[in-house]
Amino acid sequence: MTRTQITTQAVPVIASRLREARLLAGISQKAMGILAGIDEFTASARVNQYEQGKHVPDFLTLEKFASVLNVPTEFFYARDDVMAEMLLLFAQLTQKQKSQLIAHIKKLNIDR
Amino acid sequence: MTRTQITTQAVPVIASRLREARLLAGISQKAMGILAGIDEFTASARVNQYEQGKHVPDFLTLEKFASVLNVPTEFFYARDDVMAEMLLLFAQLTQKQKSQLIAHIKKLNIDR
DNA sequence: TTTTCATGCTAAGTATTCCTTAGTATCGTG
DNA sequence: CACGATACTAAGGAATACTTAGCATGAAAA
Repeated sequence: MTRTQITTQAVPVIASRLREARLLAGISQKAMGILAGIDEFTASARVNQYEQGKHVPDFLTLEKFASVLNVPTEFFYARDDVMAEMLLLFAQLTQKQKSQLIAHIKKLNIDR
Repeated sequence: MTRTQITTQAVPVIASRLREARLLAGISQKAMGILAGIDEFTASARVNQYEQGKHVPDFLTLEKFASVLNVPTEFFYARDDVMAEMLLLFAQLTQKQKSQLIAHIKKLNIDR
């Protein structure tokens, strides 16, 4: 069986996804922190520590970042690039499209 | 010391998703912990604290649980049920199916 | 050029949270 | 009744994050 190789990375997944999404949004580390509700005097240091992989933001904080950056929270935990891309795309769909897509995937699974 | 009471869910997302996936797999809290590499004498207490929402497992630990329970790690962070279902289904697809599905979603986004 | 400011970044100590230990309670079964 | 398995919890020591107080660089204003 083929198993996804779990390797220890120089920069942790959460750190790099966070940076990736922030750069896409085109705002500074400090600005992102403040928009997420972090105190303005600590926002810069904290966000930088997150992006450097020095510390790990808790779930609630990541949910706020997700809201600010307009990405699904799950994106920050996606080690696999294909999964990450799917998450970004799926989040943009309407509720109806999401339901239809799920029905579509179920058919794929059955037919295998 | 007084602390601001944050509107808190009865049971946090990670906690309930973890239990949901474990029950689906049909194993005990202790067994899941041990299979994920936690010391056998602490596995029961730790996993229980996770499922009660008393403590939060770090990302690496959740990746191990995901591997044991055969669900994508992102599932544990999915607050939305539709997203959660999609994650479970998507994880079961072949690489080729995943690519095709992504191409399909991209068309949906364009046509909107 | 010089000053100023935004940005990214870091060390260190305090604050906060988790992990381990040592249990309790309950249920089903031999 | 034991006995084991399971779920669960309090408390303290261990580990990690958050805050403070900065430094370095580059760009833009003066």
